Amino acid sequence: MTTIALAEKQIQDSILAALQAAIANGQLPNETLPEFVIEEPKDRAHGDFATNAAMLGARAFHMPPRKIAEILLENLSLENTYFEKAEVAGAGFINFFLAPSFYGNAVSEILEKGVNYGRSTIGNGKKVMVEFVSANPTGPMHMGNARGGAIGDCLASIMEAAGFDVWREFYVNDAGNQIEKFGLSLDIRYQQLFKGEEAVPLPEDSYHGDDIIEHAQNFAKIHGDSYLEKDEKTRRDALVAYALPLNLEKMHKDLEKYRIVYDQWFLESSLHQNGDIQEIVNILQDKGLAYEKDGAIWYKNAEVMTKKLLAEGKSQEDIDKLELKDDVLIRANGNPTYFAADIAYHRNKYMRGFETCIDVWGADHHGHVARMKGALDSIGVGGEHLEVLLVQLVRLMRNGEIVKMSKRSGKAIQLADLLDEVPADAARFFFNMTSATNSMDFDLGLAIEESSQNPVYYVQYAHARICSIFRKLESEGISVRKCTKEELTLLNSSEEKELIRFLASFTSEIISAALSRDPAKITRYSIELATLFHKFYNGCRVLCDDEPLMQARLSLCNAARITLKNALTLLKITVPESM
RNA sequence: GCGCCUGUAGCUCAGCUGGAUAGAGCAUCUGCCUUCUAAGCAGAGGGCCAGGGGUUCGAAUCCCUUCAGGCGCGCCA
Repeated sequence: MTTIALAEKQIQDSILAALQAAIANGQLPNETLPEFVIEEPKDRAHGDFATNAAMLGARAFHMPPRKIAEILLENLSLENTYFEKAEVAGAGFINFFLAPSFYGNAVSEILEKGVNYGRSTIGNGKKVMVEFVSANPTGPMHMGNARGGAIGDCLASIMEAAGFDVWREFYVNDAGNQIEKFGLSLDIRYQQLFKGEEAVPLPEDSYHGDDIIEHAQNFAKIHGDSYLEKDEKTRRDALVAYALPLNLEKMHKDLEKYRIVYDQWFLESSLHQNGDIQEIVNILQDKGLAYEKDGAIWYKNAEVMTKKLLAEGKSQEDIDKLELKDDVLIRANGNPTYFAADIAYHRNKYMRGFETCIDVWGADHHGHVARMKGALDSIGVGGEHLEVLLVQLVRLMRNGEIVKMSKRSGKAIQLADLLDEVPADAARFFFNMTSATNSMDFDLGLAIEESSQNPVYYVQYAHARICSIFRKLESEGISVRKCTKEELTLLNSSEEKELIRFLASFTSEIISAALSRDPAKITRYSIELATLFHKFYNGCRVLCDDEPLMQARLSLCNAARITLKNALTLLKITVPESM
């Protein structure tokens, strides 16, 4: 248990003990107290921790909150705790004040745990898959992929730190409709090279990006016009066989530059080949949840969802408003839909032993979530194993104007372009500053021009500053030594205490970020930690004549350095020792 | 029309399992380097927490409703 978790437990236990004592001596009626919270007051004058226990007891005990608080306080014992004082304040808060021993222990804990500080076992080794980016291999990755990538990758790291057994996966849509469209687009561009654009027009709904033209040109360099005579299918297959691996290779490289490495790139085509998709159709048909119409095989989404929503307590009237529709599994032309493949894929994940599958999707896919979960329920996998983290869209701004993001326009800013202009550190940090639920503007001009003002530098600077102190020390021949508990109690200025208090909350912050699936919490944590260190740095001189105090402060610096490094490492952001 | 997300300082965003005077960064102004990195710190100004109801001892936070913006409602993915 971390120092801070122990402190909170001490409050919890002492309040409950006080309650029992008060009931025993007749000061309070024998009623149960609702679950109360222990929180950190904004104003330090209100203590280091506060609880609203007395206020929540008002109703149960039929007494004014302040009176209850006073009775609890009377019966409260702080012996053998990290607290030296408690008092009643405001409407009935009970405020707790930390004793010096807390600060010393918190620093010692960090120094002892080192690179492992912040890690916990709350996840209990549960197998979790985070599937993210999974961009179509038919073209370059865009800004949405960049954001999803940063969020998914950091979430994975954070969950690992919280004790989950995490697997990173990229789902490659290397089969189905979009690949056919890819082949068609390449084919048209290829033919245009020899016949002219007017002779062979590119259909509206095909891929219009420059990358398609480039592929066609490079293919033509190798094969000339020899494929013009071949039949359409042979030509398209050859073009796809040429271009797809190149696209995938580029994705690998771009993502690696972005510091994302997957445990597995899962090919959609494997689900087509091994019969998994057909099995999904069979299962649904066996359960009477699939039927044939207009030559296609349909899934009874409306029926499944209606049942589910009725069970959740929705009214038939509200459900009618949703205008639920059934979905095609196998098209009239015999090709499975993305939906069918996706059901098969998620069943596959579950069968590989992943109890929790977190999918990072663009918010434009949100309409897919409910029916996906419903379908998983239908085939007995259980939709509750799937969690979808919807990442709201990124609006790319250049010179105050919105840049349309379209993979097919040929004008979209690609992940690769972004990384040419913005360092990976800044991009990863920036995308993880805003929670996924919020849409965000990425001002390209600002990110490039003022990259030195990016908050990531502020955090890195704090780390470099600490390292500088240790370098200075070394040059003066002073060696760092371990401090005694008594020496660490010298860290008693407000700057020191605030810094330690915040350092101590790192583990619980990681847990909170992991459980709420919100990596942005760690980014913000690192910024605040940097702020508190800078304040300490300005308020407390480390190198001084008071040897024990200097050593205690060095211990604190080291604890801050460790925590900053661990936080930035979780985000896969470089941790410079000098700047 | 229906669904999801969002609306907090001039701008970008925290805070949202209800708690004490609503926070930070950027921008604007004022101070602080003969001592550990000024890529820093201290201070000032700036807010009907989109509007209106409700629940509560207490609401930015929960419920209802209106308004505004984004996204989605395909034999696309």
